[in-house]
Amino acid sequence: MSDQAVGTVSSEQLAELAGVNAAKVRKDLSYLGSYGTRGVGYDVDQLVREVSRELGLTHDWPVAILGVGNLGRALANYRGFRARGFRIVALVDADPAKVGTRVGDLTVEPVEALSRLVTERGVAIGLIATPAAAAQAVADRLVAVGVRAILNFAPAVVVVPPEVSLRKVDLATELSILSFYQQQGRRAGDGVGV
Amino acid sequence: MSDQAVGTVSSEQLAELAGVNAAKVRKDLSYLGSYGTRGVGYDVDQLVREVSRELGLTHDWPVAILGVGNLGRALANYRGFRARGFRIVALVDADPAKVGTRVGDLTVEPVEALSRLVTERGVAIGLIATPAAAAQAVADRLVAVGVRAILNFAPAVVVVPPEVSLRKVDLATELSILSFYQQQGRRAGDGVGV
DNA sequence: CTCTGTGAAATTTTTCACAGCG
DNA sequence: CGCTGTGAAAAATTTCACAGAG
Repeated sequence: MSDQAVGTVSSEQLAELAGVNAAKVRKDLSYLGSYGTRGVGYDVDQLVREVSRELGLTHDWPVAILGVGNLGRALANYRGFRARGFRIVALVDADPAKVGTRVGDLTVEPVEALSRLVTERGVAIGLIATPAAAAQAVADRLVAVGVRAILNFAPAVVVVPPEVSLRKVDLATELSILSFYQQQGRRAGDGVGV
Repeated sequence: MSDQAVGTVSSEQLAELAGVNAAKVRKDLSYLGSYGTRGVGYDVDQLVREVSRELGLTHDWPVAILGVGNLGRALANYRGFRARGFRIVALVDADPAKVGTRVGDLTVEPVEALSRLVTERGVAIGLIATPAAAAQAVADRLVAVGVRAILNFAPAVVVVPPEVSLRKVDLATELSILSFYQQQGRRAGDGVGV
């Protein structure tokens, strides 16, 4: 909406886009403060600013990608990250044949370089895009060198100490949810919001 | 666990792996029926069977991938799908330069072929891996040719009729959640389950 | 008038706690 | 005994409904 120069938006409109109740939108947004105007709605640009502030998107987060297979490359080339302040600053792979190759304007580095890369480039988030078998070992290494936020794309359960944030994107699970609703004849709700 | 020949598992163990309360595991599993043995736990293989049945994973679901960029290729090569009964049966791209190229053992087809592919190959689920700008048009085409389950990876809001199941995987949102917890000094919970 | 912000009510989810089966 | 299955209680989330700001 901001790109399309929409000035204001109502909770009703946002609710429709998100597939939820308008009261929920208002209640949720009220936690940011009172940024709406009664009888008018919310100022789009202000809302983007306030939400960005709350989510910690006002500054850049350096990101490292572990595992430079198809998925790792897809993540490295994903344009959506940059737009939200996530900057890919390092690519790491265990395969010596991949080390030294270039993806975009980054060179693939060996696993041994991880500690140095994290320090030098201030890596705050690690994306695990390795095969399942390697995921836990890679997570352990990330934790060991001080990375405290991990997004795991590998289809494996990974355990980390309580002070580390860990999320998992499981592509097969997403499809399973769809198949569940297909079979039920019901309709799957929204996935991960916008 | 099944691969590792674990015979039975308790709700307590499952709860720890999933990061939830044991009572929740038991209550959730109870919706499948009474498959646990008191004093012992759940039979791993039986549990896998019952959950698969409930989720509709006992038969194959033919899947089409729309958009054969890095992400599309990563999805096409993703091994986790096959293991859960999702078979990639068609690759479609709007770029004439990509049409005719091969990815794995599939040939990239033009968008015009979609209707025929869906019919001939029984496509039940469509994965949108196009740029954001193309996502809605591709979704419209999928709906028009009768696909009733869509997983959208493009960073765009897509609207479909109520009878169609739509889920969205938003990679930047996942990172945003991590950054939120980083900033809060709190810890992000689990993401999409195992 | 319109649309927000929010107490209060309704609903859903989660946890407790324990009877009872193997 | 140990662990499931499940009513009942507690907690969290969602919705209603409306006062009141612009």
